Amino acid sequence: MSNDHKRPLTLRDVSEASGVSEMTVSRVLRNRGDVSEATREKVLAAAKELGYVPNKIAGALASNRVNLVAVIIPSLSNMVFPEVLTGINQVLEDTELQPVVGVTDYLPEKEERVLYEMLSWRPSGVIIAGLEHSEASRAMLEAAGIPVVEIMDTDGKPVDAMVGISHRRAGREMAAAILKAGYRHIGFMGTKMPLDHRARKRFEGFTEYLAKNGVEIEDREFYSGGSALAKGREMTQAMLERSPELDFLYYSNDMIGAGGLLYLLDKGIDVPGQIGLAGFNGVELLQGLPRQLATMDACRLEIGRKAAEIISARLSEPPAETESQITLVPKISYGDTLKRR
Amino acid sequence: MSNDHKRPLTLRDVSEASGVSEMTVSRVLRNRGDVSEATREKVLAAAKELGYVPNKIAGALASNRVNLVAVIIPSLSNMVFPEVLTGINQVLEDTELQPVVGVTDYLPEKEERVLYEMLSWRPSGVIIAGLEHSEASRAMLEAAGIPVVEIMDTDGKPVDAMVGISHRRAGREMAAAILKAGYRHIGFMGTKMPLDHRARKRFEGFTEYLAKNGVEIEDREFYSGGSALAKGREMTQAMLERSPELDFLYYSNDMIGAGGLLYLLDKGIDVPGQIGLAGFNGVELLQGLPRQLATMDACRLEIGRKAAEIISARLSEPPAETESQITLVPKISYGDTLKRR
DNA sequence: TTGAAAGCGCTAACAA
DNA sequence: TTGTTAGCGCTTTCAA
Repeated sequence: MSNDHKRPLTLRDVSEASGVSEMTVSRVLRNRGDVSEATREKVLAAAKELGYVPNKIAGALASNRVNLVAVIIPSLSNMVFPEVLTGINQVLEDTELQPVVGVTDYLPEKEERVLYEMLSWRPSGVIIAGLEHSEASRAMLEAAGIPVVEIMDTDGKPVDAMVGISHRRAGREMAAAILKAGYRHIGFMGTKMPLDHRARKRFEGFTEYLAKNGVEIEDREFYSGGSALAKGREMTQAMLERSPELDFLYYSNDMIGAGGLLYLLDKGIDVPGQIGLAGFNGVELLQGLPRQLATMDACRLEIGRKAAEIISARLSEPPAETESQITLVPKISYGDTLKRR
Repeated sequence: MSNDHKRPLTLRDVSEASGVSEMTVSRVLRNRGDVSEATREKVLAAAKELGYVPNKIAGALASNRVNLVAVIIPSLSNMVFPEVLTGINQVLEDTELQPVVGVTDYLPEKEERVLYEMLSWRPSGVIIAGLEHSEASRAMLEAAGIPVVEIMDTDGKPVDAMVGISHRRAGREMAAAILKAGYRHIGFMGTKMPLDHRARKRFEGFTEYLAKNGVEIEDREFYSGGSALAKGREMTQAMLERSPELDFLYYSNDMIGAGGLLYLLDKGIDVPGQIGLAGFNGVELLQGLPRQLATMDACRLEIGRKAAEIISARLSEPPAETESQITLVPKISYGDTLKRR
């Protein structure tokens, strides 16, 4: 631990301190090739003594191997993506691979920049949220020559592999459950995010199914910014004042749904008798509310895990066989806010 | 976009395609040095046409410059750290610097591994949560020869710079407010995390202040895992059944506090008359509850921003002057669950 | 304004 | 089991 000089230590320093060639030092530090126990110990002692930290930049350049997996997601403030990351981490932890996260804020141009930036580090694989990308982004992904897994959504054609759920189907199934339960006057609340394609697809699936059954959404409202719980409360109040005939409220995420639920309970409204509610995501965080919101699990952890497994399998030597188009099927959880029929 | 060969493109390819030397191509792509408009355009056209993405690994090795800032935090599933990241991002977005995140799960050994891993990419700076690190980690930070900002906590001695709040003081101040409001029978609930030093310090500050005023915590309970909201509810119920004399509940975070609050409201208990409540963090997410929980803002966004500013200032050419020990002072927000006196 | 040569710190491939 | 040589793709430095 006696690095007084400001210059970072190199293999050469360890080599000189231990009297072993740079090459052998390198072998010891990477556990590669046969090295006698004696030299091995000499080297490790010297490296530790000096406080040597290998330079991966040089290593990567020389070996043409970079054990990084680029993970590109729209947001961190959402609770859904951190959970996907957790799944990815769980799997990659048992491998040499390291995730590196980039955030796009749902902006295609930013996605493009982030992707470019990450690819310039020559990662071994890419996990990226969504199937919708700018043309330039798709081109980069195709040209990168590395495994690419598009996650969260399966309504579309992937560049390479994909793991997710069908949000269209999720919307349809919730619509089916709602109609089956006998509700007919439906309001919708969601985020004002034209670029959240998954929310859009859920909405489309939802309305299409209703339309096929002669039902139309009677009121809708979109929000942006602020505390989702508070927004759910406010929007619900506003909507019910405006459209008192509604008997069901479908929320595009659980947080605003929870806000709505708390509002209705406050008001002493009978849920799900007078008004039914459903959200989307299956946010574990909400257990602990006075009533459980009906929702649909987005399979976040599992998506992360499967995506990482695909990357890891493709990168193993020799490449392992894997399915490369995985559609998970979320189940409705009725909770206490959607009648069961 | 016609990279049919699997070999990634190099500067040389762009050089050949444009008839300009590699060196000049490099200059164009980095906007460095004087290049005639004519060649400049030739180069950019060729690069775009080929779909060239520069290799930062080689660039970093040659220039000995890596525009990465290692950000090391204990967890992502917490809502507090994503917000710190947002602050960091906001500031770094206007610079050349890029954050790279590593997660330690509150484990010192994992912190050590993650730190080692990140330092081996020779980042330009480090932002790391907490002041408590293993000896090896401290040694690495000291030896790295780059700006290091320790964040969140200021109760201790930093390796280099620090930005945060005093959690001891936060605990003391909450204790003071509680006593001042007249509560005397206090219960505490928190996470079972011996390695969460900030929660520990808050707890210590809290109990010390109480002790000085002749008050002692009368019941306590710790949880781990599961939905915080649900845990808060369960623990609150259990504690009040066990210790019905309690008139105040102090929660180590807002989520369990919210669970407790919902439970008490369910039960029709008078808050804050019969029982007062307080949490910690200032989670915006909770606005929208029927009552606002008393809490204390942890200044997460500001901490992230200030930390990034310090790194950025230190790295500018010439290095800008900055304060390097910043203690933010959180304010109590009384909400509707703590009497004001 | 442009180009040529050297070398960043490491590892692959080969030799001893 | 260990060492030597060459070179990864870029940028620095210096020369033209």
